Amino acid sequence: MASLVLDRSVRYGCVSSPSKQIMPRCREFDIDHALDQALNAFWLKGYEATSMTDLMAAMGLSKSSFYECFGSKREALLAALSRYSEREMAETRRHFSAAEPVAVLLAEWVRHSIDPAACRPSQRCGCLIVNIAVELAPHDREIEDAVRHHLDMLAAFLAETIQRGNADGSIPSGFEPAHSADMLLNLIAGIQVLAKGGVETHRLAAIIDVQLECLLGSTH
Amino acid sequence: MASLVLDRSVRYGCVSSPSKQIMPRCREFDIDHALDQALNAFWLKGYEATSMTDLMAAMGLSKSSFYECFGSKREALLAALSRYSEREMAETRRHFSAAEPVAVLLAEWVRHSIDPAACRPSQRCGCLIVNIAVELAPHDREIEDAVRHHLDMLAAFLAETIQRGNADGSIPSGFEPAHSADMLLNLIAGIQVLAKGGVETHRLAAIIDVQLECLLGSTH
DNA sequence: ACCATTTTGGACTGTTCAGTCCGTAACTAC
DNA sequence: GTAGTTACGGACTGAACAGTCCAAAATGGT
Repeated sequence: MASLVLDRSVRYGCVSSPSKQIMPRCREFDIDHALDQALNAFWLKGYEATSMTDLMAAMGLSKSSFYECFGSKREALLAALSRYSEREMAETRRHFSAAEPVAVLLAEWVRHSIDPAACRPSQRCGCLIVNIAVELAPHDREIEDAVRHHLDMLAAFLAETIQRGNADGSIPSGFEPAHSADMLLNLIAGIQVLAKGGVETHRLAAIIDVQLECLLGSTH
Repeated sequence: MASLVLDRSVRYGCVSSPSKQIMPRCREFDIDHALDQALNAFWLKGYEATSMTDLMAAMGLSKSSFYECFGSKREALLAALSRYSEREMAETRRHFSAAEPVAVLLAEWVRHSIDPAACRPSQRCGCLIVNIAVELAPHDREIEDAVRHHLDMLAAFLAETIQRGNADGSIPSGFEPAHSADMLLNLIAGIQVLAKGGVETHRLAAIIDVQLECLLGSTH
């Protein structure tokens, strides 16, 4: 009975095998789904505070499956960071592909970061990249690289987006797009910290409003 | 010989005793100094990653002395946060008591946060309050309260300071002082995160320049 | 059916964790 | 000196930690 249930989630089969390799027994879990659960666990409690027990429970794996598939707690975090970054970038690109003025999309995007309804996996957990950057980036080179890679991708995309906004006339071209992009990055990062520190949402909203007014001109 | 050395640092004596209480054997360490060392340890590595072994080594105390004096690791952190907050507020008040235009002092104060020479206890460790806010505030009410208390004190002082700047003519009064104060808080918090994430100093400096231009008018 | 191979559950490892406890040292009052 | 009290060093605790290992189960190829 248990095997019937588990069999439904079999995936990946021989995907990562070197050509002719077969897969005598199929993996009983979905790697991406397990990684999402690991990601949520790290997101909720941070790296150090998430024990292997927490992680295995969240992912629904036994120790042997976890170590076979992910190698170590730290490597699982690196994989989770990578997946998070891809998810966030895809979602961001999707958002900005709508056919509205870029300034409007930008304001929506920034305000989304303090929308309590949009908080996943739970309230008050902020942004995984920010959390991990603060906890681990100064002490682990590979993690710092992962964080910086995400920040660079996001900054580059935002700069590009702001240029589009300059072109469509919705964003005044008073600042270098790269500077404005960094400002937005900084705005979001700061907001995550202040939110964790218990600063009230209306104050965070006011910070966003003033900042957007500085960067985009009139109110949006 | 050992006692001679230790005796030099004897302090606090009967300070916290209830009136007629005597202190048969004096404490051999300075509580404030020990707390500063604990503060540095938490600042460098975060809460979870700092073991009692690290803490005792940093503070130069044995286990019994530590627990007798501070109660627990968590209480030591709360005491360290309180001390950090007092130190920072005192230093900030001192800085802004100089007889220069407030806008100039403000620009200096903000830029100080990315001055590598001013990094204590070490490079890349940012701000203790920010670090702890991200790591623990969402999971510990008392720590959240300590973080919020510091942020509120700082925001109130900055708002007051900006009003002084409006009065002395160095800061245009385009924004609510409270809003500008929150913007500055957010600026500093964001910078700490981006710095941890490996964003280059010249980009952080540019973020600060643009933000100050928005809030203070011309370049400072 | 049987073999070769992979995944799985969970027992097991040695280490490190925060925190307790107690015998001894240090000190004041008398 | 002696009594009474506090501080200290370090041995000790039980729990939790990340990670290893292996027998049993599952599967495809033959």
